[in-house]
Amino acid sequence: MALGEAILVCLAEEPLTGYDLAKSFDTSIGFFWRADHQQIYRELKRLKTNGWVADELVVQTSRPNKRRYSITPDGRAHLIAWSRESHPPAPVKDDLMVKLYSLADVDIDSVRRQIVDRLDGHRNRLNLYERIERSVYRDTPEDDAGAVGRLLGLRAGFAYERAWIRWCEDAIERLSALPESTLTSSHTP
Amino acid sequence: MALGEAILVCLAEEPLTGYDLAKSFDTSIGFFWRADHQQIYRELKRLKTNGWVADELVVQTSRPNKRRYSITPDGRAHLIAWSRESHPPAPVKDDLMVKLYSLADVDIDSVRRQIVDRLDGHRNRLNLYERIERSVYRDTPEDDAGAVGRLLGLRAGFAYERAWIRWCEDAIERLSALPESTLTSSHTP
DNA sequence: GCACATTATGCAACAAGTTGCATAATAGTG
DNA sequence: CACTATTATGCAACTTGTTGCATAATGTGC
Repeated sequence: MALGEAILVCLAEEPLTGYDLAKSFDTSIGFFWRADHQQIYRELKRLKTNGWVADELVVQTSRPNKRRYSITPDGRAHLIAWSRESHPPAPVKDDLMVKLYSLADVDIDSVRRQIVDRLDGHRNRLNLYERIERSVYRDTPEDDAGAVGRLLGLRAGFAYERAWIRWCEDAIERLSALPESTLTSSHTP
Repeated sequence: MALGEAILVCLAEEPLTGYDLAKSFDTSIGFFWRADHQQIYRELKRLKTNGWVADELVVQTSRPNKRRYSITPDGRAHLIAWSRESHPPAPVKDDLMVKLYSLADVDIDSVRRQIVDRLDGHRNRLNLYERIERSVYRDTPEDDAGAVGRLLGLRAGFAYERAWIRWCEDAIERLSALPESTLTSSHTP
């Protein structure tokens, strides 16, 4: 149930609506935990029944009314307790690796192209992170916990993307060196 | 539904029972796709209704009977078709990163300890991969698709673990440099 | 004026993953 | 002889995540 905690983390900074949260989960905290709006609205209700968030209706005339959620003292206490629990990293699940695992039974050329696409995605990601670093974390004070934490998150992103970029480059080369697969030549348009 | 394909990939090599598959998903292919036995038995039934696997009952006297599954021609065709589809990498979900994201509202010392634990895990993983490389992939021929694919999978593991190890080391240092959090000193036993 | 994007919330159905339990035989350990 | 591990399969209940749809008002571009 870490979606709940990811939401609490956002609300610990400032009260937000489900809509606002959905946008956050598309960018900032979304780099570490993805969720769409249905999940978020559903989870907010759970958090409310647990007493970890409170909500207030904000009446609007020109727009649909909103429901703004804020974290409660119980919510903050829960967040701290949760931060003390150890959570093993989520098990890896990667289609592309499964395809590589059975490269002998599969369309190699297509897999190679997919790696090229992935390389592109990783490069874009890295680029984005670099832009964020320049604009937001230029001079992070070394004793501000909040800032250090976010900088470390960003650096994890760097490390992750760079590792994948290097791997993709190597993989593309090695797959290109492979003899034409009969599979590919007979079935591809 | 990539669990199905991961199963087919295993069956493409040799017929296996659900029990055998569960063991594979704990080691070899489990490095890229995790699943427990309940998921596997459930999925095997789906694969059968799709006509992608066939099963036969193996009667045993000293042990419970087993049901051995093998891939059908339709199954192989499906596997190839699936390998041509592009599958975006699964979105990242990492509790630890969420904790870092809100380091100001959380037990810093405990998070630091969790990173130490994670570092340990990554080192063990790397170690395991290195042993596998030495024992299995000493002289991988460059033109054997199956072998190259698996070697690339292993190298992805290397890249991934090494990147995390470096990151953990840096993170531990930076968190240690942070001033003692009041939170930690007042709540930790 | 019409199509489309934005703001804002939500239901319903389904697919996938998790947890706990049940069964049943044998082999090995103390 | 009791306890535990291994082989082998499975149900049921639950939580999470995904997909498609619905509503409803306003602002923007052509």
